[in-house]
Parts: sequence; C-alpha cells; structure tokens
Amino acid sequence: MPENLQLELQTKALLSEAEAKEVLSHVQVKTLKRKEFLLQPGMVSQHMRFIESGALRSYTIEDDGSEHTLQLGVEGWWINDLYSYLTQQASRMFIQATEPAVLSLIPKPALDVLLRKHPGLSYYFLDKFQKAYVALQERTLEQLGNDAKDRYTRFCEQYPQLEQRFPQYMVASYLGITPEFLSQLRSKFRS
Amino acid sequence: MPENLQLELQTKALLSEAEAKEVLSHVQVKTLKRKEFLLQPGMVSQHMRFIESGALRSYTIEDDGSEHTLQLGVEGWWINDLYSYLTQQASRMFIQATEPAVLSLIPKPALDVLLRKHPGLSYYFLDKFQKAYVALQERTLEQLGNDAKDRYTRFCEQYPQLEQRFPQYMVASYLGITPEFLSQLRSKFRS
DNA sequence: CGTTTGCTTGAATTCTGTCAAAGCAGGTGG
DNA sequence: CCACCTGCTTTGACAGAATTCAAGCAAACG
Repeated sequence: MPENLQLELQTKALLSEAEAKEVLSHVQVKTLKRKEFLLQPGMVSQHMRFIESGALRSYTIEDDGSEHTLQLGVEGWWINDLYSYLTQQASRMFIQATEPAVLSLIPKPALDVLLRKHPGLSYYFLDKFQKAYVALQERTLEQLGNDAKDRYTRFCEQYPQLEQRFPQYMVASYLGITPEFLSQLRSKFRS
Repeated sequence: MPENLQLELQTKALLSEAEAKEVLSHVQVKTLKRKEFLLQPGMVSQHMRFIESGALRSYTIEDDGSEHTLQLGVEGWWINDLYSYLTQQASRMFIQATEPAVLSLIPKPALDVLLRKHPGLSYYFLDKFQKAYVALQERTLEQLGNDAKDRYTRFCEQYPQLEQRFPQYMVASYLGITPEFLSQLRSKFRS
C-alpha cells in the first residue's frame, strides 16, 4: 500500500528493499476525507507522517481568530508538528486535509528503534530535520526584507505545484497577506 | 576563565563539576573588539560558541544591500550559524560583535565526542536545538499576522535586555521594519 | 437545485517605506 | 579641552503598500 514511502526510503534513505519492508511493517495507513483533521490543538503528535497522496496544511488560529499557515504539503512530503513530536508536548496546531488524502504513519516508539538500527534512516531524518530548520530560517529572512509581490513570485518559483493546488486564501495566509491583496497581485501578473 | 559556561553546564546541563571541567578543557577563549567578526560568508562554522560577556548579532546582506538580522545575543547565550555548523557547509551569514565580547568556543570534533560521553550534555543541546527550532517557528508565525507595533511590543516584553542593549537600527532589522518607522513607533509609546 | 465556499473588484482607510534635513551623541585628533 | 568627525536617531512630508469592508460572481458540493 505505502508505495511512495517505500520508494522514498529506497531512493532517498538508500535502504535495501528488505530494510524498507521492515520499516513499512510498522506503518499504519490513514485515510482522510477533505477537511478532516490529522492533528488538533491539545493533541500530542505520536507519529512521523508521510503523505502518500492528497494535500494537507498545518496552521494555527490566534486569539483574534486569524489563521496562520505554517506548512503546505502534498504527496511525497512529510508533514508534522515537529515540536510536539520531538518533545511529546501538546500541539497548538491544526493539520487538516485540503484534499482527500492517504498517509503513512510511523509510530514514534517504533521509529526510535528503527533509527538506531539503520544508519541510513538516521542520516535521512537528520538531513530532513536540518533542511526543515534551514527552510524556516530562509522563510524568516524572506519575510524580513521583501514585499508581498516578491514573496509571492518567489513562492511560485519555489513551489509551482503548491500554488495551483491550494486555495488562494491558504497561499495568502502562508505568505502573510490578505486573500484580497493576493487576488490583486495575481491580476497584475496576468496583465 | 569561562566561568559563565561552567555555571551553565552545571546548572542547566546538570553536569558534575568534574564533567564540566572536562568540557572546559577543550574550550578556546576568544576575545573580540567592537565590530570584529566571528564569522563571515564563505567560512564554515567549526565551533559551538557561548557568549561569556558582550553582545553580538548574526545577519545576512542581500543582493540589494539590505541587512536582515537573524539573531541578537548577549552573555549567557549561544550564537552560531547552526546550518553551517551542522552541515559543515559554507555560511552565508555575518556574526559580528556589537560590543567588546569574550566567547568560549568548543570545537565540533571535541564536542561530538563529549556528547557521546555525557548524556546530560546531549540532552542539553538537543533541548537547545529544539528550542531554536520552535523559536524560529514562533517568529515566523509572529511575522505572518501581526503588524509592526505588535511585533515591537512583544519583542520588548520577550527580550527587555536586548531592546536597550542594541542600536535601534538592529532591532528594526530584526523586526523587519525601517529604523525611521521604529523611531516613530517608539515616540508614540513614550506619549 | 439551493447552499456553501472561494474568488474578484473597488473605494476608503491605515500602515509602512522613502527621502531629505536636522539633531545628538561619542570618539578622535589636534 | 575643544572642534570636528562619524554614526545613529529623530522628525515630517509624501508615496506606495496592504488591509478592511462590502458587494457580486462563479464554481463546486451535497
């Protein structure tokens, strides 16, 4: 069932087919309908979550009711509240399917054992973690100095898949602007 | 000499005095004059760096010449380009003393060995990494939804030490606004 | 179908950046 | 000790960027 994860493990984590199968033996498959939640505030993230198919986003809701999008993800990506997963503390985020989705979940206890057993897997996740950190740093620097137009064009260059796949208002909330203003930007671009 | 680091190791990493001394035996002390650089683009970060005294900031310079401040730090804090340190790739950042400073440097090879030897030290740095990640995430979310006034007031609440210690234009560049506008905000606050 | 959900548009308003000028130190050299 | 830098801050006028609010429209959904 989790073919994409197996492919990822063999081509990116460089596991043998047997090793990959061993990892997969611990995997639970989870199917989500559109708008269904994978994680909600108060819950503790118990799994590493790989998107086999579909699309999800993680976001917070502030006291004033505004939504802030932290991550958008599609098939082939990992999506999680890393803070909650690593510290086993209550999350403050929502992770919701924006399309019907299928996920492969690796329970944390099982993964902890597997990581010690398979160095390739450790390197893979260490690399993922470092990249997540750097990406966040990049995003912080991006937001510091560029106006909305620049941030939007860079977003489109960097993630052409996402721009078309998610509703505009989610992209807007990822970029930190209002949907109305993003609509204006887009209309300027068309002309 | 590195009394503050010893204190940190014993009270926060919960090392015994003997363990702390062992770590300190690998430490190099580095003294910086005001405006001197600890790291510049192209260099690889070879050490974990603890600020014994003084103040530093890390920042990037974009193609258009604008500066973006990533971190401000004072005595008792760690300062580094974690990306460069972890991956041993060339940095793209400046780290510069904004006041005369004294730092304790732990070379990466020595620290790697020490981490394996002293679980308390591992937990300490793991916790630091996680907190760095979460802080970055918080900052990203902060920038997404709040206007400059709110970001500034939160900054003052969260880091009252920093607000008084660094020139306004650095605080402005940390917050992602112009120094002139920060000046206006401040004058509004006084009245 | 009707309902929901998301997108577009425009006008008024607020927020923030730009530019230029002046003020205010702290440090330096004479 | 003073005069002069130099670097940083303040101020104000203005332009541009972005939000808010309200209305209408289109597509998707059940």
